[in-house]
This record gives sequence, C-alpha cells and structure tokens, in this order.
Amino acid sequence: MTGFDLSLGALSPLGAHALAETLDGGQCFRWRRLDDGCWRGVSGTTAAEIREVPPGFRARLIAGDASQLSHHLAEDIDWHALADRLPWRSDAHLARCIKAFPGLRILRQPFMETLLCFLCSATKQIVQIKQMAAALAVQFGRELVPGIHALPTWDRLAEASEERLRTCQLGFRASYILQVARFFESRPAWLDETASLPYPQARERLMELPGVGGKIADCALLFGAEKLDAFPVDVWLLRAMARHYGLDGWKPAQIAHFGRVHFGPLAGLAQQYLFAWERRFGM
DNA sequence: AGGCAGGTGGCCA
DNA sequence: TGGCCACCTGCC
Repeated sequence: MTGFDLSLGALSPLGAHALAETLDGGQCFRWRRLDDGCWRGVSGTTAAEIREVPPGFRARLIAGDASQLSHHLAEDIDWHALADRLPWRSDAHLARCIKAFPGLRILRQPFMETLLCFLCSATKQIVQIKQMAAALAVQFGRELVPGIHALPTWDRLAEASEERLRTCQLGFRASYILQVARFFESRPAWLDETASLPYPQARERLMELPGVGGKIADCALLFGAEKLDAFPVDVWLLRAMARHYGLDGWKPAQIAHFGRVHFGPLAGLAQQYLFAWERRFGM
C-alpha cells in the first residue's frame, strides 16, 4: 500500500462541496465516503482513496495506476476555465451555482460502466443505484484487491441468467440489462462506434437499446463519452428550470432543448451545477 | 407502514 | 403526438 502521495486539484482547485458533489452527486455510483471521512472509489480497474489534506486533497492508489486515476478525475482539464465559458454573466442563477461549487467537474468514466449504471437508475434513488452497482460488481465483476471489485464487462453479463441478475436488486431493469448485454455480444464494436459519433447521432443510436430513453442516453454520453453538450433532464432539473427559469409545466424534451440552446456546447456542465444546487439548497 | 423514487415502453385516442 | 400505466424493490 502506498500513502496519500498524489496531490489533486493542481490545475483546478476543488472545494469540499464540489468534491462531494462530483463523487457523490449522481454522475457516478462507485465512490462512497468511509467512516473516517475519506472517499473510496473504483472506476474501471482503478481503485483509490481521496482524503482532504488542507488546503487541498490527496489520493492514494489501491489498484491500477496513477495515470488512470488522474484521467478518471479529469485532472488534466481546467474546470474553472470551462465554467467561465458558461453564460453566467447573463444568468444570475447559474452564476450563484458556480460560486457555490468551485471546481465542480464531470468525471471520465468507462462508457460501458456508465451505461450499465444508468440502466439501473430508472425510478431509483442514488443510494439504491449504488447498491445495485455494488452487487453487480461483487457478483459478476473482477476482484481487483481483496474486497474491492470492478464492475462486470458486458461479456460477463451476457452469460448471466435474468434470475441471477435480479438478485442484484435490479427488478424490471434486469431484463433490459440482459438484452443489452446479449446485443453487444453480437455487435462488439457497437458501443465504441457510438461513442465516436457526434452527440446528436450518438444519442439517437443509444436510444435504440431497450431501457434507454433520452435521459439515460444523455447521462451515459455526458458522463461516459465526454459529450459535454449532452443535457440530461430528470425530475431535479425539471424542478430547477421551473423554479429559476420560469419554465413551469414544460416537458422534459422541451427543457432539454432549451438547456442545449441556452447553455451552449458545455450545457452538460451547466446541468451539473444546476443539479448540485437543487440537491443541496433546493428543498 | 406504505408511498414513492434521477425512466421507459407499450397501449390507447 | 400525447397522456396514462405497468414494471421491481427497498429506502425515507
């Protein structure tokens, strides 16, 4: 075991709120806070812990290598500069969200994992989605070090029975996951091809999969394929847009369109800020 | 204790 | 197209 020898936030300093929202705000489901206040997480075959060491944060590897961890945490991107490109100068609410979560970022996650987790997400709360992901990892994923498992590959899931999948508390989502896994068996390059398309085409294509509608497609693309122009709209965003933008009664598809137009090519980052605000202060 | 949750698909007019 | 409803299950 190494010590906490990796310094985080060199390029883009993180606030504690922003880190918590990034790791536990619903863009990923594989980080959790330990009793001692550290964060522990897994992405792909990399596992690590993050600890606050004022004035910043430090990480230690549990499995995998430092460059993978740094890639996952998107340490190479200047998130303050990206946030500065959002239209906050003419949008007082957005300005206040950015101020509240300095350094908030979009993690880079393996596309296949993002899709799997968001297939689990339909009408579930974050806690429960995390439980499903953890169960899938323990039952079907590779053990990286004792007690810490990666999420399973789609190949592995394709061999599973629906009955066994349902033991991961998936409910009706199990059959979607199995159908998708079996589809990927016959089309191994399909997911990579999809990730390489521009956002609008990638979205259309993802929505061909059973269990994937506009919201899940947008989440998978924003969080798993670096499509920062994707603008996922869930109940939190509906609430945020009704409350702060006067868009009461608008339907999700209309809000999504408004968001992409109003916030522009980094709409997904704006969405993350609005989401974080709504969760923290919106009740 | 039971309603409800970060949706989607299928069925109706 | 647009509106409803079933689908599983466990958390608040």
